[in-house]
Amino acid sequence: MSHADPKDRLPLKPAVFHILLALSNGARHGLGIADEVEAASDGVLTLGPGTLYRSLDEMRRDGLVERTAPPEGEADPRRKFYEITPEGRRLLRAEVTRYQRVLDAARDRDVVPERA
Amino acid sequence: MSHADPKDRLPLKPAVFHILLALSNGARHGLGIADEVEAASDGVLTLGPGTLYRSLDEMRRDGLVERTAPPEGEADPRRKFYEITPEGRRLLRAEVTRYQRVLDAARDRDVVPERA
DNA sequence: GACCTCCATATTCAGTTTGGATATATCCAA
DNA sequence: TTGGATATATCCAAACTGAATATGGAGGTC
Repeated sequence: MSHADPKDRLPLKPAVFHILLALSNGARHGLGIADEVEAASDGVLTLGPGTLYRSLDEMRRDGLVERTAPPEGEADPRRKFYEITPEGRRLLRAEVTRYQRVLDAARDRDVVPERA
Repeated sequence: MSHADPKDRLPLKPAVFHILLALSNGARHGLGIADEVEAASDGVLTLGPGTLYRSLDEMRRDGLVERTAPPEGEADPRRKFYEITPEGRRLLRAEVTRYQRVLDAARDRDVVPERA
């Protein structure tokens, strides 16, 4: 068996977590991922190019993402597109679930005024 | 003015974030915080002593936590107790809110099967 | 076509952040 | 009183990250 339990691979590195989140919405190319991460966090999070391309390499080696063909109508041939794999989605789901539990506990302590 | 907008201080370092979360439930001493963080994450997150005491020092300097008296009936005089300050709670709330938005977006993409 | 600017990937390097090892002292139980 | 567990604290190497830099090609303008 090779990692039957996703929990053994948690916690995800913050960069990996946010890249997976961005890709969960559909395939994207490198810089498109960085833009998505920044937008999804209201500009609070940024992803430097070093972290970005290094993380993508690692994640590909680990089977979390795959290279995929550019979408229909894509003009720029330089862009390399990535999509999340079933394994990546499984891991992302585990991390989201875990994190949501932490935030739920915080809400129960009235850290935030109310539930969204 | 000294940091009117909490957003300027986001994102919190992961360690600081989780320490604030642990303290949002009430005052705790150093190792008690580490235990709380580990328990709240189902054993996924750990806090090494280096990160723990270094973070507490920084957070005290930044006004996020304060030393406080041991609770009634506390036997061990070695324990140093900390409580979250209003400023710390303000910052924690901002970070929780931001993070919840990210998770909400993930849920809308069916990353997780359903809402808790 | 020549030029210029912007975009995209990629690598390098230095700074930040972290965990583990180590140190010191004290508490508690046998 | 002896030993093991607990608690704070410091140090160091490893992990992780962002910014600077490099390279090359795309697309627009004249």
